[in-house]
Amino acid sequence: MPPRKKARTSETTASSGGEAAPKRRKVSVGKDGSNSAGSPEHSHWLMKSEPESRSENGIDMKFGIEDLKALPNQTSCWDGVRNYQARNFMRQMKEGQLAFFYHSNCKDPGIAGLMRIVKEAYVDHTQFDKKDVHYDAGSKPDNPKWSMVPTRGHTPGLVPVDVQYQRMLKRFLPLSELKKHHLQHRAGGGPLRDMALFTRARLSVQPLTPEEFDFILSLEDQEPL
DNA sequence: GCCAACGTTGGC
DNA sequence: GCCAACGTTGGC
Repeated sequence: MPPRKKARTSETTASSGGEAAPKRRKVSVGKDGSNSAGSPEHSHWLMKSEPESRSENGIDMKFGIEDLKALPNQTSCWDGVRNYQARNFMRQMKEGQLAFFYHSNCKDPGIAGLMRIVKEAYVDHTQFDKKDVHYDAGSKPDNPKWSMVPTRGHTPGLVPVDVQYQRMLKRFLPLSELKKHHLQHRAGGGPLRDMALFTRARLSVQPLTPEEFDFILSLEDQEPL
């Protein structure tokens, strides 16, 4: 079983978040700017994980970029996300898109490297379809039984994305440095003005604009601020 | 280990 | 649907 990212406690994620409600959804714009009709397409991502050992309910939370790199295929399922916004972002991810691997809750927080989305999140719908061979009367959309990973940490019915290690950044980009740029850009304009890492501090899966992504990548060739 | 920020829960 | 209490995140 692949390691968990941000998995927390034995609480099962309830389906109260709205996805399970199939009809009557208002196409409302969330705080994150995304909506159920899928308006703004995000193309780049930042995903947080903890590189240092920490036991939570007997589970070691450690999963840094080196751990991803060491796996077969350098690929892992990014499970354990149980925040609805984060989960919704994961559902928007498209194969081939790039994400920063961010080290959080550790001595040295910051962006360590790059990974790529190699499998998109999906829900297996066949089990709900009476005409399908996989139909299971006991499986309900808000609690699917098959091909799902209804373990702690993510909504039953969602198979989370798979990510593959791409490369380390040429140098580690510490949060402190990113924050300096963010503050500068707040004051004088610049691509990191509204970066979610600072404006939505607790979001563990977040989108980046291409401008944010490119700017951050350009930092690896520069002296630290 | 502290604690601020903020998301979630549940009573009303 | 409001909002206070509670729990979690995550930098420091």
